[in-house]
Amino acid sequence: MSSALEKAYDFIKSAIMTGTYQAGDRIKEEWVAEQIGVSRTPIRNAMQKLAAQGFVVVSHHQGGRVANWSSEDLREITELRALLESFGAGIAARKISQDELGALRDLASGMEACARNPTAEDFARITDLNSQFHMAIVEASGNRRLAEVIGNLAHPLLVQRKFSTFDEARLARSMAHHRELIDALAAGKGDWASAIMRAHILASSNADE
Amino acid sequence: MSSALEKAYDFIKSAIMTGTYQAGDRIKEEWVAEQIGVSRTPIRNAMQKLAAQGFVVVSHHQGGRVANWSSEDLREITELRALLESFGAGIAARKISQDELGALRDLASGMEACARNPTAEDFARITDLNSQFHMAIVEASGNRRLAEVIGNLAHPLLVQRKFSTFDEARLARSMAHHRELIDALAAGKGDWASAIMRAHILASSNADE
DNA sequence: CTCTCCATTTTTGTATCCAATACAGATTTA
DNA sequence: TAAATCTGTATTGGATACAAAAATGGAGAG
Repeated sequence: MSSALEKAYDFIKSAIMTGTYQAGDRIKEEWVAEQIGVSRTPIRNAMQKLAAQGFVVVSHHQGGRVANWSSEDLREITELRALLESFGAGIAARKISQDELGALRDLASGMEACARNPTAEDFARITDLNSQFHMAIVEASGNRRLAEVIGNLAHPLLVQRKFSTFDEARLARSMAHHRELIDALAAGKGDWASAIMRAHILASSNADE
Repeated sequence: MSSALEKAYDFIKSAIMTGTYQAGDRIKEEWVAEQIGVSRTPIRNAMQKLAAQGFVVVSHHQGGRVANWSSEDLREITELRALLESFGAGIAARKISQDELGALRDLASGMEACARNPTAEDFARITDLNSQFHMAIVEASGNRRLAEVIGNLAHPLLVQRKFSTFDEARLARSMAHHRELIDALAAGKGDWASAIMRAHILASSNADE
């Protein structure tokens, strides 16, 4: 039983993530309302939620637009993710369970399978698995608020769908980072996990300079 | 020209911050609507915004309640603030202007004046100046998103109004930290600023163990 | 052909209305 | 008397209606 607000929230967020809505696009309430078969009211509530999280900006009498991140914004976000996720990885190394490690290994395998001869669909799947991978590590840290803050930070890789611009070498390096992260976590080495996570995030954002 | 939504948002947030609403209190839409003279609609939008930022929790058909932070939550938040604010202070040391330093000195002086023989009002004023002081440093880092993330993290000192529980020695130490922070920033020493900021935040949260 | 201004159309912001749900107090039953 | 259920009321969630602001498009002037 999901409320109209939840439906609206999920719909808009996923439309932004998948690129149905491009950065800067205006989000017309009526259109969204028709798509999911509810009135404008829950759409507007969802929009406020998304605005508070930075995914859309709403200005008075101009409604909501998909946030249009400048390269400066993306740099800031990347830096914050590097800070927060490496912090989380460091804690996770001391706490992670065998089950959680197993889940990470499965996710890594899944990404590797997609990365062999990637089609457009494979890239989408990698993007999805990758964000699951990152969130799993943060959650293993046990700091729920950290997970929340990171979850609410727009993910440049998601927003820009950058994986598809990765060449073979970059993709391979990214996959190697995942495995190294798992090893560091399994070994309980917080410093190592923290460092490789930081490198992983900074490396993946290196394309647009 | 502030919209009804903005009025509602500010009203509720400040009611939480100042303690008009205690943690766990139910926030009745109708009541807020009457207070500021608008209908329930903008109240509900504001509530979603506040929910996304973690200040209130809304559950289906039970409306909004002021978030009830557990001591675990407050520990998590403190840890995050220590991480984020020390990061910000480190960057700020390399960028801060003379004007911004002057503003910090004024805020420090203001707090010191209040701290001499503090009444209840003085404590409230210290709380206010203190959060201005912290935000000024974050803003001096130039990372707008960092400022946003920190601004949306509930401030345990604000929520619990902890300053009033500080004894003279703790208050004096806190004031000394502020001066040391200013010196570190003025000297352009990022590491120093970062370290003293971290100590400052962790010291101020040490009461409730 | 382009620019500007005004009328029209869209779209948003807020209020109000109705339906769905939760909570509390009363009533019944064991 | 205590527990369970029922019923009434309060409150939220969502839909609709209407007003106000902004976008749009076209006519006319340069």
